[in-house]
Amino acid sequence: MAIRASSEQKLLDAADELFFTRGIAATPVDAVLERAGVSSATLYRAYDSKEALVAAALDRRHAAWLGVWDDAVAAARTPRGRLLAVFDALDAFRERADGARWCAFLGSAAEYVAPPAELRRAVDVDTESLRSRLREAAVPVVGAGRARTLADELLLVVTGHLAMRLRDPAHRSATARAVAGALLDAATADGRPTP
Amino acid sequence: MAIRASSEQKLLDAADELFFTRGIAATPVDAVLERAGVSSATLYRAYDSKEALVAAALDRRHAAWLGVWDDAVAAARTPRGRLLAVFDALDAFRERADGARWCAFLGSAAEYVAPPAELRRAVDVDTESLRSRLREAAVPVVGAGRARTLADELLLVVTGHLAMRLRDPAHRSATARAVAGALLDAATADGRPTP
DNA sequence: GTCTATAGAGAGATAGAC
DNA sequence: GTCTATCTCTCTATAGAC
Repeated sequence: MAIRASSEQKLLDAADELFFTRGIAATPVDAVLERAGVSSATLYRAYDSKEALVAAALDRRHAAWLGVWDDAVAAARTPRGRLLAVFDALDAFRERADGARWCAFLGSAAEYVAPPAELRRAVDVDTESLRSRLREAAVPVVGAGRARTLADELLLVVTGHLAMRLRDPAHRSATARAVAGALLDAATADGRPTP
Repeated sequence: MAIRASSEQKLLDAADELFFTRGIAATPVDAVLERAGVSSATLYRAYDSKEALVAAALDRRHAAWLGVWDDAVAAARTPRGRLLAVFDALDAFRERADGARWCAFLGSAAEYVAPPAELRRAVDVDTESLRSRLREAAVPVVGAGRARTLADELLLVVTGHLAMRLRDPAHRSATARAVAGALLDAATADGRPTP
C-alpha cells in the first residue's frame, strides 16, 4: 500500500523500460540507475548482477503477459476463438506503454550465447507456458491427438510474428492470424473451418 | 589467386565466425583482430567502424546464402518443390561451418535499436530478397493473384523457424515445413496438394 | 599497408560513511 | 537501506613509426 514505490519496484520499472526497448548490452547499468533514481549500491544490494535484474524483470513481465493472455481467452466465445486469442493478447500486450521492441524473452535469449542460469530459465518458462497453453487450448478444437503438433506449429507462428518486427517495425498480426487460421482449417482434417 | 588471404579476407572470415555466433556486442573488436591475426590499425584502415565491418560480413554472407538457396531450387523438380526449397536451403546453410547461432541478419537487427545505415540496409536487403524470391516462386504454384500474400506468410514461417532456435537450439525444420505445406494446400483453394 | 602503443571514454561492481 | 566515491577492467578508435 506504499504510495512511494520501493527501490526494488523502481529498479524493475526502469529495467523493464530500458532493457527491452533499447537492448540489454546497449543499456548500461548507469542508465537504469538514473531512471530509477537509486544508486549503484542499492541495485547490487538487491540483485547479484545485471543479469539477475534482467531475469527479475522478465519474470514480472511474464506474469503480466499471462494476465493479458487470460483476459483475451476469457473474451473469446468459441474453442477456436480461445485458441486464436493468443494473437489478440499479442496485439494488446504490444499496445502497453512498456511494450518491448519485439519480444523481451527472445531478445534476451538473442543477446547471450551462454545465458546465466536464471536468465535461461526465464526464457524457457516463457516458451513452455506458450507451448502448454496452446496445446491445452487446441484440444477442444482438433482433439488431443493433434493438439501437440498444432501447438508446436502455432508456437512457431507466434515466434515468427514477434521476430517479423525486427524486419519491419510496423509489422501487424494479420499475416500471423491468416497462417494460424490455415493451420486450424487443415488440422480439422477436411478444410472446413471450426467455429 | 592469392595463396595467402588478404587482411580484408581474414577480417571478414573472423568477423563472420565471431559476430554471428557469439553476438556483436559480446564480441570485442580485439577478439576479431586476434582471430584474423591483424592489428587494430589495419581494421580501421579498411572499415570506418565496427559496424561497417559487421555490414560487410553480412553482405558477403547474404551472397553465400543466395547461392545455397539457388542450388536448392535447382535441385527441386516441381513448382511446389522449388517454392519449398527455401527450407532445404535453410537446413543446408545451417550445416555450414560458419553457421550462425540463429540468423545473422535478424540477430544484427536485434542488437541495435537504431542501427547504422549500412547495417539496416544489409538487413533490409535480406528481407526483401526473401520476400521477392518467395513471391516469384509462388506464382507458378498459386497464381499471381495469391503469390504476394503467400510470400508474406512464408516469410513469417521462415523467420519463425529461425527465431525458434533461440527457444530451442536443436529446433528442426519439420515444423516449419508442415506449416508451409498447410499454407500451400490452403492457397490452392480446395485443399488439394499441388505437385 | 601493417605494426606498436596508447588515448579516451565507459563498463560492472564494491568499500565505507551515514 | 541508501548514498558518495572509486576501483578495475574493457572497449573502440587513433597517432606515429616502419
